[in-house]
Amino acid sequence: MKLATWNVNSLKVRLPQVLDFLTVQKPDVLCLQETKMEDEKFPLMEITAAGYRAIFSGQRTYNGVAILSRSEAADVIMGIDGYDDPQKRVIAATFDGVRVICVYIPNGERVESDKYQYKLHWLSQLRAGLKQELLKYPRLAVMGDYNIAPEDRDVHDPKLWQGKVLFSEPEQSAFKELVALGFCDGFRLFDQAEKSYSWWDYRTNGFKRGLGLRIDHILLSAELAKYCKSCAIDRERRAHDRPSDHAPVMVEIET
DNA sequence: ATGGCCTGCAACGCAGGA
Repeated sequence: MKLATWNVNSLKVRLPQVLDFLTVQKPDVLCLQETKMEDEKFPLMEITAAGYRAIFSGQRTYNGVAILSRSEAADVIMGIDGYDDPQKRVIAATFDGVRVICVYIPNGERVESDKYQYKLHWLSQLRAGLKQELLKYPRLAVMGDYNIAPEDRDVHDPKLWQGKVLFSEPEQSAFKELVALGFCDGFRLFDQAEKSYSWWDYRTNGFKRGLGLRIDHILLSAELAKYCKSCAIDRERRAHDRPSDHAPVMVEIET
């Protein structure tokens, strides 16, 4: 079973690339973030024609998440249970006995910003929600745009990024607390190339210069990690014409 | 270099992303 996640930065703009990704990588499940469209505008026809089903929770202009899948979604939940957040950032469902939670964690803007406080609060709510999900679904993958680079090796220049949003200590602690619920970072189950990143800034020509961060993650419960055969970042996607600023991340699970 | 670019919305510039 192949699971993938991709922050597409507008599904409207990236739809052709998403369809190409489905054709080339043939994931069983693809989590999308930043679809930036209301549910009425979701391109269900095109995705159905590609042989996939879809569940989605979107809004105008900002945020928005979706899960595309080969098989039917069961027990679909939008948002974090018990947390009334108007921003559409979470969608979860079960596919062939594997629980998948697609997350778009807030960016935080700057550590001085109100949005940073919202991010930290949001992370504590997510932690509470995941604790319950893990009890209910031992075979659990939490995947998406975390907007957190967990370690020095996940950032091209840790000194430059020290204390900055995406790389600050409180964010990294929150990430560790999520992992401590009983997950592992799928990417680090395997030997990986140095300077492996999942996001590169449009503005600095970051991709060509190798200036990136690894902020998109797949957390696997112990029951899934046991059967995980690979984890990779599809960095070539970032080299396409009119790319998303994020590259997809994928895992293969033996079922 | 406290910005550089991309997207959506709307309106001829802004907010937000990361």
